[in-house]
Amino acid sequence: MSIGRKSDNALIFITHHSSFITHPFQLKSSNFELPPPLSPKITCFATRKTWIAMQAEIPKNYNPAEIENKWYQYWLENKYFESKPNPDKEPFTIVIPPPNVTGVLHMGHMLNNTVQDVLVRKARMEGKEALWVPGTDHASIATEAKVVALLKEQGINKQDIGREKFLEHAFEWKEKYGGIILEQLKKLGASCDWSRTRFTMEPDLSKAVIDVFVDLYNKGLIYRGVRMVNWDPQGQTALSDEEVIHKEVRSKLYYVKYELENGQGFLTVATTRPETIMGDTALCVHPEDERYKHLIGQKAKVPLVNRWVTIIADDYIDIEFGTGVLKVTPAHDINDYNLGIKHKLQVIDVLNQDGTLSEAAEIMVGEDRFIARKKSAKMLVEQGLLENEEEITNSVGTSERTGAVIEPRISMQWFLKMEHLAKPALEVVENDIVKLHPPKFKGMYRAWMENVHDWCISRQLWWGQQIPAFYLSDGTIVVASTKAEALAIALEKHPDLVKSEADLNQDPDVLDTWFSSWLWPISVFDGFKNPDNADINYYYPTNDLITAPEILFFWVARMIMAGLEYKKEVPFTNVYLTGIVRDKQGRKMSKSLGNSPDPLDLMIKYSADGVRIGMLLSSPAGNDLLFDEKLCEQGRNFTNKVWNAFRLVKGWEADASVAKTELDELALNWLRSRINQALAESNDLFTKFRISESLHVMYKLVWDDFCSFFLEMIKPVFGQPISAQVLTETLDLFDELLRFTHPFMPFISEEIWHQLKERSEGESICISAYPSGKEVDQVLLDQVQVLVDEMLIPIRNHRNANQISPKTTLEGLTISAKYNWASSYFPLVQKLGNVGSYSFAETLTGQVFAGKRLEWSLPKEDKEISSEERQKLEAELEYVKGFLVQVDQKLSNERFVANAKPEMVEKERQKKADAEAKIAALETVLNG
RNA sequence: GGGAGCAUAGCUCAGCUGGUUCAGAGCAUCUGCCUUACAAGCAGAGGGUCGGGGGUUCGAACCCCUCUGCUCCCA
Repeated sequence: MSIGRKSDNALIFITHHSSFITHPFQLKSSNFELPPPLSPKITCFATRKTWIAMQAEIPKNYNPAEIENKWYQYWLENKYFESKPNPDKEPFTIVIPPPNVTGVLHMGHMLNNTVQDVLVRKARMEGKEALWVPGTDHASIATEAKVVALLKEQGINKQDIGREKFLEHAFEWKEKYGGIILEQLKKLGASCDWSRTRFTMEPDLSKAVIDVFVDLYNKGLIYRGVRMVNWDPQGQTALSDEEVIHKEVRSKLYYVKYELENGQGFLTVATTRPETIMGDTALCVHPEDERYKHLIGQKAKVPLVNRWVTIIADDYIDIEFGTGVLKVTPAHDINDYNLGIKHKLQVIDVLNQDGTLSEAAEIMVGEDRFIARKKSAKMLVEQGLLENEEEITNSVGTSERTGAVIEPRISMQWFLKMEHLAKPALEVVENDIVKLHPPKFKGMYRAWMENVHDWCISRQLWWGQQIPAFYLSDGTIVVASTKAEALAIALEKHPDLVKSEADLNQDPDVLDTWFSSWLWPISVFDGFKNPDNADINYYYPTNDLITAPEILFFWVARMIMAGLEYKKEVPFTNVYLTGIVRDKQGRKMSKSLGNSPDPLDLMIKYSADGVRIGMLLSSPAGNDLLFDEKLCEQGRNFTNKVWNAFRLVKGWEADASVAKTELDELALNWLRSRINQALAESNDLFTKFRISESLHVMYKLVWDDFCSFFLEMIKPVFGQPISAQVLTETLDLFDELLRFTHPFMPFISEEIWHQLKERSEGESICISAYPSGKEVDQVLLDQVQVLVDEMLIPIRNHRNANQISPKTTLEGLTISAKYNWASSYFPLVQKLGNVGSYSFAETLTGQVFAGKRLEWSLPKEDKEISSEERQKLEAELEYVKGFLVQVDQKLSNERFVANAKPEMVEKERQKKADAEAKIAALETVLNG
């Protein structure tokens, strides 16, 4: 533009060549680094940029690392996140879904905790007494595995040191390494009240678990029963389903002959596990299987042990598999076990804990199960009972840790009856007392709650709350919170069996970790120990729970049960279910696949704000998020955009003598209305937990409306000052925008908020008021939109199509006189479209631009309309003509006119008029 | 085997009570731009028979039936 500027550039360029190091600009700049001079062109470029940056004294690119640490410290020091019951304020409470104490931050946590932080920060700014309670759960299985592995490295065996010593090690481990994840959450900006951090194994919470067990036992809801578990014979422990890896292996299918009674011959059974034959207690066929129908109810002889068993019928049997006859071994197969219950079969457990054959097997006692398999096959051959052997591939479960083949094993476990607890927990969801977001999960919840199984609450581990059940010498069970209490009860009820605590044997098992977590919303407020304390009375029930749909049953449903049972009140009113974070190919992120990025690296690369926005941008409620690092990049770019808007505004020199223009006034009024409109939309979306969409509203408001449109409207000509009044009003609106963005991007909003205006000590955006939407001038918004759509964009297109530089001012624009309302908005077109003079006229000449709501023209160029442009216009004409035909058809359809709502018919008439006008206008343009 | 969902632009998804704010957003792509806040940017553009078929209706992405293909939960 100005010659002076160009010569500045040239000067720098030359200076660079001669003496880069001593360049005066570089000396002045202490914190801005110049890139090395790679080539004259790059050097020149970088230097010019540098010069601009220095002018503003704010770095061109937002530099988050230092800023984020600084503000997090500031927030902690000022205790903004700490909460106390305050009767003057409405409470807003979230309890964190306690992450596994051994865990490190993964993408799922990032999403989940970002959502929680957005909600809690917004509530805090809205003047509520906001509390987000953090903590971890003790994760029995995962933690015990870690500690066992660590001890093993030191040559220590868990069994050798005993329970007490082991727990000492475990607690030591937890103190040292546990809860890293909570530190990581701070990087994300999580506004938890850290002074309230809880842990499910701490004494108070453990006591709650034990007391609840005793209480439920006394209510008759807890019982002992058998259950099939995944047994690792090498590790000698039960494993959860998650710890079993299924592998395809080649094995043999043995066809074994069972002799029928009364000399009717043999019944052949196909099995992969002949070593369990000794545990057979029935044979089973399909009731509709013509081959065997006549044998149902008869007896067959189990080979090797020569025991007679009954042939039963069940439609569970797959007629196609093997021979269609199943040997039923209830002790060693989960399906057989269920059959056994259904048909009341005997259970013969032929295996020991270490995988060798037990006394019950009668033969090969003490042999390993795999050797026994070969031996039994051999014995069957010898006795002429092996008809055939076949190679097959089948799926075998193996231990994640030892690699040993898992043995399904029945064992004694503790169960909690669900029926009584599940019924009210279903009702509150059905009646929307607890609302699930999105509501599609209601169906899933119902299905589960109506078919709920009793909850197996015992685990064969040491790390956890040991089950408070004490066995007397004759097997009698006494359940009490402590050994002393148990002794007292035992002395009273069974004085013959008990003298001292030494006569009480506590059950070695611990309780399932969920049995701690289901009490979480109550126990974090000491609601069991001290049921009427100020915290629980104030904060319970909590407001929102944010978690993953995969634990809707494991955790959410059970918390509702516990809440209703122990507080007679639901634990929360809203449950927001986030999606599962997957990789681009839709695979679940997992350690073994190595497809998960490290969230901390991401935050270093894109800033915490950037990652937060990235996570939320594409995570509609309940839909899985196919994570792509590009999302974080987009988030970072957004923060950078805001940063640069700030740089621009900050760089303006205010002058009180400069008057506010008509355009300034228009721009300010327009932006106010837009902000209020966006706030209303956003708030509405928040109530529906459409957080991602709410972010989109904010994103577009800031980027498109504030940066691309508003700032361009009020931007002073380079080098000239801005009206002081306009700047003040702009800063106020910027402030409001920052408060709007704060829940989504807490760090950068805080930083800019402080730089925007003088703030006093102890002030923070995170406790400032959330903007409250005021009235919206809809007419203003609509009319500006018309000008943009039908004038500004066509002007820019016209420039593109005709290679007219944005710097060339367009003159002689004429607007159809019937649209004279447009004059009050015209200054914005003049500025953003670089248009000079304009006038109104009854008839338009020259190049006519006909929109639906506006018609105007430019003086006709000498040249003809380009063929490309003509083609476009012709296509448009065709389209509108086709459209008109459709509208006409509709209007000539008597049934439409008769049945449709009158306003619908009126709309169609309007469409017809619009289309006709547009056709006329287009024809004018095309024909001359 | 039983249940719960999903299918809309190349990708990820909106689309609420059936009707021009109904075919939309972001990303990606293409075109033109180093324009004195931002190339992490600016100004534009193209792109979809709403999974297939049938029905209800004056009118269907939307309601009903059916088929196909995916996902999850329980077994």
